[in-house]
Amino acid sequence: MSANNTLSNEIAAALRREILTGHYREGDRLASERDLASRFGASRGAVREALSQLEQIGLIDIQLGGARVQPINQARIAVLGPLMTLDETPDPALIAQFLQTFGALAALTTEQAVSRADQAQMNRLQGYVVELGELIDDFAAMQEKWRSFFLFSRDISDNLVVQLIGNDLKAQFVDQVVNPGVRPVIPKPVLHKILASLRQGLDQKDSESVGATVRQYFEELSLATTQAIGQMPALMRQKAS
Amino acid sequence: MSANNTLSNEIAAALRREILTGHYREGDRLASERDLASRFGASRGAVREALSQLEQIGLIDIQLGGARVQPINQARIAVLGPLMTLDETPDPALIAQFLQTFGALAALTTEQAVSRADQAQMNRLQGYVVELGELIDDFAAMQEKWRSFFLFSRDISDNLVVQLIGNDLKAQFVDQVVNPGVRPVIPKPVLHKILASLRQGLDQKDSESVGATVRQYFEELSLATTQAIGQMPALMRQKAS
DNA sequence: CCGACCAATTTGGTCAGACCAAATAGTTCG
DNA sequence: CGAACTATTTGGTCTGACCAAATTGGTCGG
Repeated sequence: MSANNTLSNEIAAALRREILTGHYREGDRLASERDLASRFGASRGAVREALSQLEQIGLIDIQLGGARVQPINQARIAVLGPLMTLDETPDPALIAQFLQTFGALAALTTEQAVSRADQAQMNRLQGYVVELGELIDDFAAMQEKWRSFFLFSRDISDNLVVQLIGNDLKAQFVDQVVNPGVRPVIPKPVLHKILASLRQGLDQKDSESVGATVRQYFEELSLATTQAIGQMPALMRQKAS
Repeated sequence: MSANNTLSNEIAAALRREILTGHYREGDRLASERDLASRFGASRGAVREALSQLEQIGLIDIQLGGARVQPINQARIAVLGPLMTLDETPDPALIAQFLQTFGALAALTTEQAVSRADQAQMNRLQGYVVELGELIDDFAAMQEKWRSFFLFSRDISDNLVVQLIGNDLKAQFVDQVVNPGVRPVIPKPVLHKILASLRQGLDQKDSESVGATVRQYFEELSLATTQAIGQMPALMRQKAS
């Protein structure tokens, strides 16, 4: 699961899991640092570093007198990864929300990219879309091409805020739930339509249209992924790192 | 600035500032924990906790042999707050990006809310918009009403991912850059148009239209805020907490 | 039985000094 | 000049201690 195998990270992971699986209720006090230390057979320092991590992601609130558990919906993005890896199968609803959110940000990015792009950049964006059309039968290659498309858009749009959020989401989603077993299938007619719309939007340098199309793509991707997860036997994921 | 006045937090803030203001270059090694400890007149434990914070927000990468500074665009959202409070006046471009991003997420939220809302919830959403129309002369009251509108949308949409990102953004933006001196002014005709569009979208339960309108609102807000900051004398912000 | 007041205990924040394994830097040797 | 080997540095952890603030427990007066 988590790569880094320091003791404090393991303690953090253990406590995080306990909190996320509902072993505590909102406002409950965690055991004191000294108690946790003896429980985990660790020093107080290690426990402190673990608790500090949990506080940073908004799961607990450390104060003099004790650390209190915070409601999950008040936490930070960083809980999403652990939250999704709690069960063997990721929660389809959560994945859908994830993709929709990612889509909204990707749409913003491409929209701004189209607005700001010069001719050369526009040509390259259009080139990606053409290539996407040629790869429509190769899932993996298409994923990679989409990725390039969005990365290039990100570079053009030069929106640090979105980029940072993207980093966070990537750390939570891509790096955690990478699931080689899931193959979302978007119906080809839909895909063709999306690509056509994208092409047209780019031709006219219509940023709003491009943004809307990207949103639509992620909406379809979200649907397809949810389906793919639903139809998937529960044998998947497992990664030695 | 930062509220919490523990030593380790102060050390973290100091180092964070140094990194964000470019005292180091990407890949540079930070001083060792022991050196930092003596430099800050603190114990290694305190320094470790500070470094742990910086690592969590992706500013540094701690490894055996030393902590290396990461490129800012690979960091996490949590650097935005510190990044924006570096100078006396927040960077208008960054604020604009922030509002646009926030808008994209708010639009997604309202879009999903309208899709999922039952009749009673739709009525309440419409009620908010009506009230907004009546408050069009009162900036503060309108802000508060918008806020209620989006919070309610968030509750309806029940999208945890967006909520968590919102928490992060709020922690970075609202809580850090709250700037009572900035009064973005959106031209009233534009506001009326937006509200009318919103009203119509809600009447027809047209989620896409509502989303587009919300995006437009934040686009205007972004513009207005950038202008407001530009025309503002550099005497502002300062909060005792 | 209740509420206000006070002492004992607990708790987080910090410090100092120590040990280990792994990584780095220095040195020597072919 | 490059490879192999030591010496040093570095992060991770532990133990045990101190402090100020918060919590707890008990006491006492009403």
